Amino acid sequence: MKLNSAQQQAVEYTTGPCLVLAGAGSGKTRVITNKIAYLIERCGYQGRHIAAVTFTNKAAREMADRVRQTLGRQKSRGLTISTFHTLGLDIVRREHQALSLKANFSLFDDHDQMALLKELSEQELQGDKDLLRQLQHQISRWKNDLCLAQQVTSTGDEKQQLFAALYQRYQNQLTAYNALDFDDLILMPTLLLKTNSQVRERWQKKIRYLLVDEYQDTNTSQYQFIKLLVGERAFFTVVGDDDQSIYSWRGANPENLSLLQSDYPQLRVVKLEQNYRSTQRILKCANILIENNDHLFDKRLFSELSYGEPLKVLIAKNEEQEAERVIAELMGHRFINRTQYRDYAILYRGNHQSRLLEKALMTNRIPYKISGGQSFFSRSEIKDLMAYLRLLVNPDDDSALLRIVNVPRREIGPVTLEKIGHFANTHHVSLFSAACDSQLQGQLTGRGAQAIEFFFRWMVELSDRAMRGNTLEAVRDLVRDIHYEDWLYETSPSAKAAEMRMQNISTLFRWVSDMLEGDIDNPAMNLTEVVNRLILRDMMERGEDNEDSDQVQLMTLHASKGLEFPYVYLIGMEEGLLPHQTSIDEDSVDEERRLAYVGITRAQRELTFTLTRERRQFGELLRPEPSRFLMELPQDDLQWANQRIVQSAEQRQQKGLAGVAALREMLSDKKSDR
DNA sequence: AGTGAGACTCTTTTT
DNA sequence: GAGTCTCACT
Repeated sequence: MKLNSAQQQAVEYTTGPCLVLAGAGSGKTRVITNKIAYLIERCGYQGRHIAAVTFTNKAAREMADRVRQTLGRQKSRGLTISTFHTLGLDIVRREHQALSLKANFSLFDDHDQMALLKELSEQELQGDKDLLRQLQHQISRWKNDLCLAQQVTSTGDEKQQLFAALYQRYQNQLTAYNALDFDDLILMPTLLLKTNSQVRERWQKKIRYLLVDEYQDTNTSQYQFIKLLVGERAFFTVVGDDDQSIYSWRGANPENLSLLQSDYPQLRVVKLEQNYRSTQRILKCANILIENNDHLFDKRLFSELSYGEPLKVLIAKNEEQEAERVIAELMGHRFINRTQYRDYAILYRGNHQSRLLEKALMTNRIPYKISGGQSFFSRSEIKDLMAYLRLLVNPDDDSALLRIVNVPRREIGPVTLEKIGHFANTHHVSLFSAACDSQLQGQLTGRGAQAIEFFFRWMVELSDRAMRGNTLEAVRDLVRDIHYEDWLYETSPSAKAAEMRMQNISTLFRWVSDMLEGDIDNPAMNLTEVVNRLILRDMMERGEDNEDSDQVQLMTLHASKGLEFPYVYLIGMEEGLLPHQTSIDEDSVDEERRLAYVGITRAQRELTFTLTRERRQFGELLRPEPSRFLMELPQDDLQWANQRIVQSAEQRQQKGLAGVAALREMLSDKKSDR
């Protein structure tokens, strides 16, 4: 496969800033991959001087794989291919002294962040959920705009001032815990690069060519981050598409595309308009849909592939049947077309929609993989073990301590914790150091005292071993010492469930052990690094299961960006769900339309939409309207399938005919359709 | 003091 | 349907 002339241009211009406007499926990953190869093979760059940055772990992994395919392992060694946040983490880790952080700093995920904010604002906000969320959002916005707490205190109305004060309090507390939140991973390195010329030179010397994927998703701090990394020399390539901007709620600023032109007058702009992914029909539908939006740049996407099958629309009675119907269709389609499971993707708006699909897939014994979401890391056993690991690494991590101090039960209840907390507050130390303070131990009474002493002694000893001795062994002992397996059997509804959960613990344990040891592509890490990477959900399931695994792909529309699949099911095409209700209320349907556009343009060959007549949303039964986006599509290219009576999964399972019944149903459907 | 059972509330999207 | 909260029981 040869590059077309636009792609060629984008690859070969290497001596200045380059903006590639890449429509969906126009081969932008190929451009990036080839450009990396070109830089190494033709321009004499070494791998370690090139960095390519994306937004999601999935995209980063995908890109790394492709580069390895093109260049081979040898030449691709040393390349930095990661997410913004992982790159930020690397910089923070290397430069932690300059930021006056200890090397064992913790990362707070948004859950920890929320818990901390709630605690700090108890007086003022009294746990008001809505205000708390606003506060969290506001702090994130400030950080994304590179505003420090000291700088925002004097402005705005009463609420703003309160938020600013809480921001300050929050930041102080984070510092006390030796912790960073996600936004800090961009903010800290950016400010450091800005103010510290030594550090700046070091990194500009290391990263001599920068490539940025999904550039339309950058926010203000990420834009500054890029600018500072590339410096005066400005040897970089950014690739983006304003029609695929779906992260404005996170501060993404698609105007950064235009901003680039004014900041770098010498900017070379290349448009990629030929789509190599989808049939003409799919592309036509996508184009017509997105025409309803405004654009920063004009582009005309075209395809030279065949016209292709009509897009199907399935209507189900309710969400259970929607899931069953999709799975039935998929099984039938796979049987008739002799395709593989991995050729199919099921996309949805919200993570919760995956649950019913998972159930249907399981009853039909179809292998599947859910990416993104947090299903693994949101399991309580994983959160528990992660909290223990975080505590091993950084005892001052109060959030982690609070989670597991009494899990499994060890008779350290709210009253005892209250005492420790009070002591910690007045002395401005973490809970851990408070509990270890002999002054406090004198004040403790009752059962708590002994339990506390035992627990913290044990923790200190274990942490010590983990940090200097045999880390893996310490972690293994941890799980054993707390009798976590017994605890799981006690608290799980069934032995089967407990086994499953223990299995998850083993999985996490295996990841930790793999990462501690490292392999050909990845250096060995210490426990601090491992824990932080895990919190960033970086390197989940790396390598291994890619080539030989044949699994249906399930993910949110957001997670699907940058990927492609032969056959795509886009479920829940309803008002209130695909244009999500909040975005209808806030009058920001444009972004939802882009989201639908992203979903549609994932499909290479066939695309099926589904919607339901009834949807249960917290007790109440809704009767949603079909999504306006379906109405905006050219109706001649849609094929609305009739609703039919579908046996419930339970009935089919009773008869032991799960697969067969669904297949028969599918075949009769085919006949009646023609 | 701590535990466990039941009631109650929200669910967009990601690092 | 999971996380948080309340209240009665040990």
